[in-house]
Amino acid sequence: MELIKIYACLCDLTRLRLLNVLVQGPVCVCHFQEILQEPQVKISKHLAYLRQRGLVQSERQGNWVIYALAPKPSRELKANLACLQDCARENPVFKRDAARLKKIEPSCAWVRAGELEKAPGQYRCGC
Amino acid sequence: MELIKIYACLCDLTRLRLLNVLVQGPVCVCHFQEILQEPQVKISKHLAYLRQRGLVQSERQGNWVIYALAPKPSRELKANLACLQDCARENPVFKRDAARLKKIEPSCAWVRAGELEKAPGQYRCGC
DNA sequence: GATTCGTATGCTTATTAAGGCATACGAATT
DNA sequence: AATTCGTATGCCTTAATAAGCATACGAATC
Repeated sequence: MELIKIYACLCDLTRLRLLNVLVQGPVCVCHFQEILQEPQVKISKHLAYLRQRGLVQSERQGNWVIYALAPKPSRELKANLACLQDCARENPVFKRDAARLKKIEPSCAWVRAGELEKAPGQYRCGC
Repeated sequence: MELIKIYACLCDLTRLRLLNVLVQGPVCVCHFQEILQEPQVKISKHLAYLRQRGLVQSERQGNWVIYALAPKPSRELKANLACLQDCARENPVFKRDAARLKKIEPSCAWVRAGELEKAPGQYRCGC
């Protein structure tokens, strides 16, 4: 059932943090490393978990892979993501992530806009 | 974290059904058997799972054990139970459970009111 | 006191998942 | 062509979980 799948995705802290960031917009893997302060393998695997279950999709831009929430989310998913945002609002962990996201927001916006493709080699990740 | 615990409780269909019934009011184990049409062990174990994590509490009345949602739920739990109810509304499985609950509602109300203690032996479960 | 009733728990098996290490991969750079 | 960069995946170990069977439990009945 759709609901079970959703809750299974939500019952891990790393995935919760990933989703809570993605709600703000697409983000590439290396930025996730900076935001969550977690090793690449961990992040990559949890993103794969979410992708396999259709909550998330990925798109390659050169060396970077950009993840975004899947378009056309089900009613259940929409409701639960909204609920998560509401719950996460006052939580220290999520607030810290949000702060780090804000700090690197310029690069993220740049990546999202596809500037990476237009200006290859001009941007170093630094993770 | 509170949220993770909640989602862990929600990512199993049996527990989802139990909770979705409990939102309507306290119910005893044997009635759960009738409503969910699942074996006693399964139900009992999942209720124990929920109890150990504080989502649910139990009270004995003679041979019967009556389960209820824990009082004073956290903000997160309240939000998620509301979300679940919303999502479950149109789902066949939950609708079927709700129908069965309604059918045996009189006995449930009777048990809840503590009539069992006042009139021991007057009621047979029949599961 | 023995039995019945409704419920809980110990045991086993199978499945799933998390984390980390090493390594493979595709794309870009040199 | 070789290297570097960012990312993905295979393998391993460990832990958590679900399900069912058998059985234990407390309370009530006979």
